[in-house]
Amino acid sequence: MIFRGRFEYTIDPKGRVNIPAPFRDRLQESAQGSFFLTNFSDCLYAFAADDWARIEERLSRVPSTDRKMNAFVRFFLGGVVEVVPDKQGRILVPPSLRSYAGLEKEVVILGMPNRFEIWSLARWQEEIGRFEKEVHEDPGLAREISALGI
Amino acid sequence: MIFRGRFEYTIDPKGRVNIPAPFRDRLQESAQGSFFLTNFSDCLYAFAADDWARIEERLSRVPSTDRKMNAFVRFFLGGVVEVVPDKQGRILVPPSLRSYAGLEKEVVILGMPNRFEIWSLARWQEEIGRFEKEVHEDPGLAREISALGI
DNA sequence: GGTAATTGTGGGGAAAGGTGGGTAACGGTT
DNA sequence: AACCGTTACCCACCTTTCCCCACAATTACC
Repeated sequence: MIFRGRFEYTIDPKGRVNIPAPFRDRLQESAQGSFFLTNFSDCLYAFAADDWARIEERLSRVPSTDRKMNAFVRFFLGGVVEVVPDKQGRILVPPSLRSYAGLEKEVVILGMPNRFEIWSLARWQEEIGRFEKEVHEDPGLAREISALGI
Repeated sequence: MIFRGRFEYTIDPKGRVNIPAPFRDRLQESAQGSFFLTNFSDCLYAFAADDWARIEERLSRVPSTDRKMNAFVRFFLGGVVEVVPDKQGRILVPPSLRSYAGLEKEVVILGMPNRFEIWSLARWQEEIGRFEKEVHEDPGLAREISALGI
């Protein structure tokens, strides 16, 4: 499932964040509005139930002898929670995820293919800043982008 | 049985640790809430009754002539205890397991496929630190992760 | 442009979850 | 048989989470 757009919200003292209405509508179609939230690359990844099921399937096939990949599973699966927006469309972000992603006040939610992401506003701005710098300095990156037909 | 999420607790002076409520619920479905706890890879592994039965089945097929594997069985099966959470949802971790996993105060419980794990907070942070370093330095690992469809 | 619906934010109260401690049963040892 | 340390079970408190309701702001629609 693909998600589109960028949304800014504030996380309240209780740790609740609003989920964009269009995303909620899309999630309603598949599961009963629930989705899965986990930690990755300095932000939170959110997956629709059936996309997450596919991922879990693959995670459970990782051999327990593969030390590095096991560490990844500990991190990724260990981070996950199933969440359901309340009647106002918010979810409660567990303390562990809140601190991982550095969510304190201003929050950005981004659509992505197969998922959406929850960022602290400050971190997301840094990330974008880095990208803009690189796209100017790295001709290879620019070529890769134009290869997408953009 | 798959377990999801990360939970932080404190182990009290009596050696009791809380078990995450969602895990307790899942364990209730199969056995009467009991599970099996043993020592492995610097932490404690916890298995639901039927998953553990499968493991014992395989352990009992290890030929007694296989010296190395026998050492493993001694270690793994020798460490195991069956535990049942009390009315408050805690278990008593036997001293031998407590010292093996270095559990003193702060404890992390992690969901994994087929089991959950009990870590000392400090050790788990080291483990995660190592992983994050490797994922940045090792492009092969990053590729393996993205191959999971993430 | 005015009205209605939707969306986002804040807060209160009830329920659940987690922590600490007391006391009685148990088991092993002298 | 008495003693000591450990375990099991119980109760009480505090914090967090869940589920409401209310209001402000924005958007959609006539």
